[in-house]
Amino acid sequence: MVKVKDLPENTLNRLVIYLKVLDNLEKKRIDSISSDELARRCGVNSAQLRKDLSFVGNLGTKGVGYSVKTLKYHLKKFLGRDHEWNLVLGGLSPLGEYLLSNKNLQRDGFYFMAAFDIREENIGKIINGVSVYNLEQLSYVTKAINVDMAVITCEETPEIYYEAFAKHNIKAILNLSPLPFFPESKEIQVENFSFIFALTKLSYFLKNLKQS
Amino acid sequence: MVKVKDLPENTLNRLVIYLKVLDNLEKKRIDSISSDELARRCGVNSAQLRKDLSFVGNLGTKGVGYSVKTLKYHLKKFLGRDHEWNLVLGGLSPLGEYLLSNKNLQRDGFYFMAAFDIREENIGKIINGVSVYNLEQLSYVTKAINVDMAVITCEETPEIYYEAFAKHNIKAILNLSPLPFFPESKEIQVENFSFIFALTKLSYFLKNLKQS
DNA sequence: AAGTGTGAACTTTTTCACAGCT
DNA sequence: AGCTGTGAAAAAGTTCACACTT
Repeated sequence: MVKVKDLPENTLNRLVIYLKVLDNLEKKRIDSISSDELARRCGVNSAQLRKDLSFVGNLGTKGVGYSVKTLKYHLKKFLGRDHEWNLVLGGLSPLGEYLLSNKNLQRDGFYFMAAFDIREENIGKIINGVSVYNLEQLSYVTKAINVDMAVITCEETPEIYYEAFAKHNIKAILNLSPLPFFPESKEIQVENFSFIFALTKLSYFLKNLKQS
Repeated sequence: MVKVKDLPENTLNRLVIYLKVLDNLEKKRIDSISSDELARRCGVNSAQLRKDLSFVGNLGTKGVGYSVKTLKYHLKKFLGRDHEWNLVLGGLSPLGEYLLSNKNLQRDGFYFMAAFDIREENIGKIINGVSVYNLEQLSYVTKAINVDMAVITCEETPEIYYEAFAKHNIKAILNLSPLPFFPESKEIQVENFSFIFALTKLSYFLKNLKQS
């Protein structure tokens, strides 16, 4: 078996951006675009964009450029966005409630099937059609439906949810709690994000701007 | 003037993680830690951690390790988190309302001073003590108070807010709208994030997991 | 003529491995 | 003896520049 060189993390980040920007171009009824122009709109240079796209396939036409529709189609497929995914939520914070109520996620193929919490007063609530169960009932839910991903939105102790989800064979986790964590196993993928992270990067930038 | 080698983006990302993990260690009353152990908790290897910290200073003690408290102190200072920042919000979506109501941001030194929208029905609302103004009134606010950062949480057309903020000399922007954008000028720093981005990275991971 | 796809050159980042301090 | 800080080596990622296709 030939070992295919795997996708660099930053290339993945950029491909996700290209997809979103293409989606927007399609809405604006733009049919065709060059790597130069698309790169400009994505904040990268065109050689980078072409190299990134070469991981996906030969999608352009020499001398012409890219078809917005075709490129979007192949990117979606490459990124696993050509079909729907089932999600569960762990930790019913205000952020969790926001996500359960957010219709945009469904429009992009991400469906919350159930939510879990450990606080008795939350169990049994129904938010935008999604029921909140006790975390101990996770086995029943994973037996009944196929769960692809979990989103953790608790405000503390994300480990409790992480361990339960990992034990039930959920391999992809978006951790939006304030505390990042990192799986031992490479079988499980965790994306950590918090608003404080993003704001801290900006505070670093501003501090250095003022000094120079 | 000697050009100091500037901080790689990924190093910055990791420093932000180290800070948060140290914060948690301090809460757990752990006084001292080795690079090996801290690296493990941050999902990196210890050489990487030590190299990253060398951008901040000589903060450890050979043969001993790092003082949690001291390291946290220096990291906070290095990242510009040793004082408070004034924020404004653009686009009063449910996500925007969530952020305005979120007390954790204040605890970490990020204060929303005002919010802006372009829809008449939202103007004049007060959310968690923060008033919503018409975007056209931005000049009055920026004259009255020093605005450091802006957070865009509209559900479409982020450019409208971006242009207004840039024109009023706001240099750091967190864009949480679905559409990423990239400033022409390097004087302005934009962080783009959306939940769909993060979930798409997970969908790519799952797609490839299943194939192998 | 225009613009992609890609080896090769270059640059940056990561990891290694050990001198040096406690 | 133990663990940091850091040059040097290795690996990875980016940019260049041009052959090639439409």
